Amino acid sequence: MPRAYEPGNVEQKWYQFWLEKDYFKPRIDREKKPFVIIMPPPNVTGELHVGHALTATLEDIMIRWHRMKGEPTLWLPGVDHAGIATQVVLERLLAEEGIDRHQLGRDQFMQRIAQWAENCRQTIARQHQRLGVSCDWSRERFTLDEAPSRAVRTAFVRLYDKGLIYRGERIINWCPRCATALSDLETDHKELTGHLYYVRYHLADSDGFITVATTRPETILGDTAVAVNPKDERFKAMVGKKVILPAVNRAIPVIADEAVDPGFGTGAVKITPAHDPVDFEVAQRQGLPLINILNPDATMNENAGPYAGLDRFACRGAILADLEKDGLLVKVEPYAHAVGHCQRCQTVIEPIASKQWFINTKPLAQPAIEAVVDGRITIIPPRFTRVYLNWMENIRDWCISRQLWWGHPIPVWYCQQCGELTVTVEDVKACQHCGSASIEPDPDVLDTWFSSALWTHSTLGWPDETEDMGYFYPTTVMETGYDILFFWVARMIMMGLEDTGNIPFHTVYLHGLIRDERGEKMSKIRGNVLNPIDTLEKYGTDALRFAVSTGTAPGNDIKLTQARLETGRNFANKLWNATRFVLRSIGTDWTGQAIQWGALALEDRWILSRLSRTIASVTSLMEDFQFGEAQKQIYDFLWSEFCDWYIELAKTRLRAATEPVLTPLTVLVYVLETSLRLLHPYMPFLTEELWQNLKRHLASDWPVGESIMVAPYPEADAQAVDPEAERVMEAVIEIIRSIRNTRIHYNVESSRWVEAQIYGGKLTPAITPYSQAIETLARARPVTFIGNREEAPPGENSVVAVLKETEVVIPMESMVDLEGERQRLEKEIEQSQAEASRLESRLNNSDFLAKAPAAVIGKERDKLGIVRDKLERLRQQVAKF
RNA sequence: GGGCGGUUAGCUCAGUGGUUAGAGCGCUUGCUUCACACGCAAGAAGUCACUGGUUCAAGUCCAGUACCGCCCA
Repeated sequence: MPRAYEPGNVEQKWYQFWLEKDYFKPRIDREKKPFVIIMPPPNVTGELHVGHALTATLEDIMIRWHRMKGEPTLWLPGVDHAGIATQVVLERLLAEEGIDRHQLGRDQFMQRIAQWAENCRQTIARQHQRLGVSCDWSRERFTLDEAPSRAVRTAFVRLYDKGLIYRGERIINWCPRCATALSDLETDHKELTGHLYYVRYHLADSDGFITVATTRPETILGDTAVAVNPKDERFKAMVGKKVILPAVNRAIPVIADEAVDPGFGTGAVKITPAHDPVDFEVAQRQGLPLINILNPDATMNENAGPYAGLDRFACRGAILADLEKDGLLVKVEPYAHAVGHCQRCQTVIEPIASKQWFINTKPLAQPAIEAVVDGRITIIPPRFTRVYLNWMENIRDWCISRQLWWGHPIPVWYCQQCGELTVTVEDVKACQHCGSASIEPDPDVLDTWFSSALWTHSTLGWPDETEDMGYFYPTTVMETGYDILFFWVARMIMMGLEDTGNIPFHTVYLHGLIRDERGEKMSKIRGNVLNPIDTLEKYGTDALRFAVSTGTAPGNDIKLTQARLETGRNFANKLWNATRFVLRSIGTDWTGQAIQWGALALEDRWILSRLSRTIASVTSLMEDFQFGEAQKQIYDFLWSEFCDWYIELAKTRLRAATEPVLTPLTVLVYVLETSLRLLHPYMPFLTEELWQNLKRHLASDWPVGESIMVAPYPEADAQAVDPEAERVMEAVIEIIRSIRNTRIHYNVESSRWVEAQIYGGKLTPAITPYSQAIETLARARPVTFIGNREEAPPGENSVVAVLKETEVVIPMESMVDLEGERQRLEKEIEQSQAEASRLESRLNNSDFLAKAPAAVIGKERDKLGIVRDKLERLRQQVAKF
């Protein structure tokens, strides 16, 4: 084995091996409950980013863990056609060639985009494989594939038949660049500093005027009324009169409506029903006409009179100039307000009254609320439950039609003859109502999130009653970022319940967002995206997985720094070298042995005890979805206990002059092999490589399978827990550390041996066998043990380290810093005194004695005893100065 | 306007009422020790944002304040 772990050499080899062995595919077993994750499908807009790496890592951790536990485990991968996002990408590519999609034509464009999507799909799969994901590739789905498409149509037709999908004219968010309607969620609101323009409207048949305030003066052209609050005394006389619209000289009424805020502007507002959601509602109530003044590309249309053809912002300038000229612009104030932007292209959106398809969401939301309230679905971390419920309870109808080419066509045909709609799953040639063949298909496609909402069941074969659907649905965990809780998770719950009558998943696990070193969200626009493939090639896949998941808490954002990646790489290398050490120690002629539980060295019992505790803790953390903490505990155990102490102690046994009675090899191999299995879900490549190396060196009857990924996950052995061994080892470690500490404190040369007398108290018999280890690890010789402190009082020129239950005396002829030593002891006395006082006051507190559990009281008493004893010994020591 | 989160070592963060609050990185010092310098050893470093409360016991629970960030409208 090379001196350092070289991930590049092993990763692809093992991924191919796993694929060939077909480990990723679940075996359906009716007797067992499956563990199922449907992967959030990445968009076919390009390549994976580190956010996907986080998703892939967390899901792979869960999947590998449950697979090792012997559960039939399905992880279903897929990709999303991402309607607008992908079309935007393609249009940009075309723009570089100097053409637009209309010049190319719908068929040609669809061919180009389909080719692009196919390439992306392959890239994404390849990149996922580099990340080590153990998903079932044979079940991979694409949203536009035949089966998911049929699910989309079926769901649409069912909702239409139930009256939950309707077509109507409403105010929608229009992106002029994408030339499509958007849902509210696809509109980002940004606070912008604009202006509030006060414009004077003259009365039609008398002298006065009324002044209104607006941020969008170009919409004056679409005004059909001026409104005031009915309670507003200032305008009582105006209601019912007519005013003349500037610029177009149209007469419009002054009306009264509750929706008007008397505190805004002058208290009188212009009503533009075709271009403002509130005004639209006012118009509905008051029976006002709608006048649309915009073309789809946000130039002014024929209703704009003299301004027709101008861009919306040019028009704004032109109107302001004309108003100014006519003396109708009263004043201009700076004004901050939220302006909607297209989430995909950042163009300022226009609210426009438009005929679109909508889902009536309230009836779907109710069961989705109940499923979470009654606990059938759990959201982790729990704080997002309220966020979810708040959104669900205030849900608004969902605009699902998009004026795009790339997506699922809306399965509706309009009859030219009878005017009726035909809404069916299968394509039709004739109207279902009158039989006429002159029917036109709806030109639009569905919102991508409509198909995503079906993803948990459409991927499993719904609407057919497939074997997969029957066995794997409802799925177990939906793992994704909290940023798409509404977009996706909430809608999946609604549609899952609606289509199947059952929840789509039991648990929602929401992870945080990955941010860069400065804490900023990664985005292409900022140019701070980290390419996961470059990263894994530099540090190794397991290091990348470690970096995004270790020590993180659910729902919290993660700052991905170089330091984190290095820590992961270093840990992989540490484990690599620990294994190298074990293998070298095994040699070639060692035959595996089972652990002789009755005849173990104390440090063997200690490490086995610590291993068992670690397994128990890790398992309980994982059951609680705390993977970041679980991985940290495995890291700490392997590095700080196994490598730092057990291996170092094992060396002293292996190198002892006389053949040791008990070889540490059995325990070394056992702990290492078990730990590798414990770690495998987190760092699959490294653990497989090391495990296979280990396997090659072990006797052929060693009970191992052909791969670590199908080996059983470790289970904690309560019998192995050994508090006495832990207590003694703790004392040994403390002794070694205190000698090392003293050496450095007195600048002892590293090659020089120091003498150490150890007062072990009650622990003396247990500690005595460690003299060899203490010699080697602390470079102390000779090491002598004293059972009774009075036996050999330390001389004048010696340092005494007073430890928890023991003491170490080091004679130091060269010691000069007596005063420093005295101060150190006094500081320690002070600390111990404070601790003793705390404990005493607690133990003198009758409330504590009455109310705390007996075990806690006992523990506190023991502590006080130990501290008092230590204090006494410290005082004796300081008295010598 | 409504809601959520954060505030813990120089930096980035864990910490799920019960030792004297931890890790990684950084810093200081010393080590080419036969698994590992991607390493070993030792060390310095904290008013757990602030105020009050609950509790035998609070970084942890409750209420409020300040600042930072996010979501929704």
